[in-house]
Amino acid sequence: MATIRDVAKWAGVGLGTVSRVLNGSPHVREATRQRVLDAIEALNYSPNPIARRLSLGKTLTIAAVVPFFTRPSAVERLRGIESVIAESEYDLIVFNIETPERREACLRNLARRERVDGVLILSLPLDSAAILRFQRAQMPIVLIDVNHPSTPELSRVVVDDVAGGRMATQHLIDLGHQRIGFIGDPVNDAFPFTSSRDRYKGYRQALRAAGLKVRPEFERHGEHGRDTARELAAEMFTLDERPTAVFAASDMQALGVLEAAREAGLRVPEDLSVIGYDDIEIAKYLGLTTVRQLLFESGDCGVRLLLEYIEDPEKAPECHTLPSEVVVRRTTAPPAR
Amino acid sequence: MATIRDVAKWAGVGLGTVSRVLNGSPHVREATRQRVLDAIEALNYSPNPIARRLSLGKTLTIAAVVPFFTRPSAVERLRGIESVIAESEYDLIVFNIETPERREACLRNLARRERVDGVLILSLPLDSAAILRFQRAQMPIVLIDVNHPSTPELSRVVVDDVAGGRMATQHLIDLGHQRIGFIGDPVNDAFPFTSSRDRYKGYRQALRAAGLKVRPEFERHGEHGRDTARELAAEMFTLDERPTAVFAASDMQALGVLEAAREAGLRVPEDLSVIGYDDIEIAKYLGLTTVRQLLFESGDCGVRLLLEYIEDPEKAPECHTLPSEVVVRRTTAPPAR
DNA sequence: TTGTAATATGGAACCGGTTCCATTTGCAGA
DNA sequence: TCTGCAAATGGAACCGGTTCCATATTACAA
Repeated sequence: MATIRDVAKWAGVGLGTVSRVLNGSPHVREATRQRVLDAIEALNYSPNPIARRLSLGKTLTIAAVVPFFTRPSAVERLRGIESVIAESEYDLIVFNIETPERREACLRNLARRERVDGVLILSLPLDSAAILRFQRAQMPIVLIDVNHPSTPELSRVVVDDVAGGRMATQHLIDLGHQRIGFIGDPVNDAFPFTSSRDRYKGYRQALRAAGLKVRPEFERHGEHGRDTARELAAEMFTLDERPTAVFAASDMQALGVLEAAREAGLRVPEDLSVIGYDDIEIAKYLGLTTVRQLLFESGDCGVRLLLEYIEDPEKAPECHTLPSEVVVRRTTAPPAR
Repeated sequence: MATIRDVAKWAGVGLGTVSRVLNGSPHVREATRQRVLDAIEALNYSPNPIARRLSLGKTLTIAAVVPFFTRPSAVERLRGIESVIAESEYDLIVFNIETPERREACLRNLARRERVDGVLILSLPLDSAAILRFQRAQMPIVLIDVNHPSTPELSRVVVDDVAGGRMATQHLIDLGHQRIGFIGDPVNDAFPFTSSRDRYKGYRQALRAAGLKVRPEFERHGEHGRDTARELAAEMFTLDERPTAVFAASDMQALGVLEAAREAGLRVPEDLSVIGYDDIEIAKYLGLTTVRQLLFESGDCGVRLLLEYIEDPEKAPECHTLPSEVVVRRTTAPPAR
């Protein structure tokens, strides 16, 4: 393989000049540049990226740490990441986390500047020890889909669940529904997950904005899961004036609502509209109307943020909130007259 | 960051000795080794992999070229690959190919020893120019799921899609079906994937072997995907004499067929049997009868082969053929009388 | 005690880039 | 033609490892 010295010799110039040509420095005479380009062409030269990295003191590599990367949502985020990386001079290496041991090993390894230039963490809450390690190593890091409160001044890309809840509810309102139920997780839970709570917040905002009454009997909260949701929905359907539409805080809960509807003899969407949240794979298959996050964009945005960070380590942390979108399928329709 | 010279100085030894300790050379006295290990510990030293690579003249990096890596089958293969790579000293970089331009760019780039030590090609037929380029660069390469005839003496891991297609069809024949439809990818596509074509070949072989008529109106080809498959199946169901069973060339397409069946009011498996191919995760959940390939194992096997190859470039090419199996679930049954 | 072979050790040279400083070249103006 | 400054250029030093050769040390036999 030809080296930069071979090119310099062939072109009859110094190796500094070849480097300048390669890196587009303006301080090269046009005639010289041409001679060097000819040499590169003639020798089929291409610079050795490893040598370049050593010399630059950068790895030109970014790591993505992903738990269970076969999950469709993770894959789609990775696709967004890859699409940006492909256009850049960086390489992407992906770490699939399926055990706590591997998570620890990865987080420990990656907090070293000599390994990678930056780290993307997907859907994986970090403990403070891990965060500290990254900070001490001055390792640029961006969290994607990590909404945990214990991740303060770190750059991250998250979804706005309040807005998503608003949109879901608004979709039902737009269809003409006036009696809209909500089924979600307990309001005060031991776990600091915020998604159901925020979606509920959005639900109430949308109702109020539309001038609709907020009816406590249309709101049920219970342990996350299909069965609980089914029971809660079944109760709601026994009301004298039952809701004509239900917003479930997750697709799994929406499945429970669908089950309850079937058991109550309610046709969907004719007698009852149902909208879920997450767009899990089976939702597509079942035709469940739901709220989808911008998965591809979350990867895209996260990695751009990381690259800016690497470029300028002084850059202040940013928190980007991505919008969600309603995916209309076959479980929502205007209410029967 | 500490370097090997810092460690040498701290331990009061030469840098050669530190290197020997790091690489487990036996020619180091135990007392010296301990001193070096103490220094490494004290300085929190870890060797710079970039410098190591430059010095070794190896990139310690493997590329995987994957068209449409969001497909569940591709992801599962990648998982197999990643699981082996994680245990090795190699890094994996993944190239997602969604356009012919990118395919060309990747194949051109990766045929350079200074970029990577080896290349895995997944489900992507190579033209002879690309093959020649890899061979001239002496780049170790292993093909996974590439059954194209134009890939002669290259190492590869394949499935016998013809046999798989035969097995799937035979399963339907064994159940007593006589009118068996097929839905698969376009016969001539920009990407000359062979899997759908070979499965189709197996389908016809099984029909003929059973003495059943091959009916062109029972065969539909269209762009890979659930929606297209749904449309193709819907068309097929309008035939005066519709098939009682359908073999879809992939599970995603089988999902489309199931959807079409539901829309057409056909019960599965009473009115229509459906068999897919791939055994993606959701297939199990939905009870879809399908043909399972050893996807994870194909990645695992392919990357091991590649690593052996890198170890010993003289190694003769090998072709591993992985078995497939029909997984009978709830979407196939004998035809109604 | 000494000689010698085996083993342990130090460090220069190297991998192939980038960077920066010293030197050369080019060109305008006197 | 000469001067002086800016632009162009050459190449040593460096990045942080590995390797290998020359030298130092050790261990054992005579």
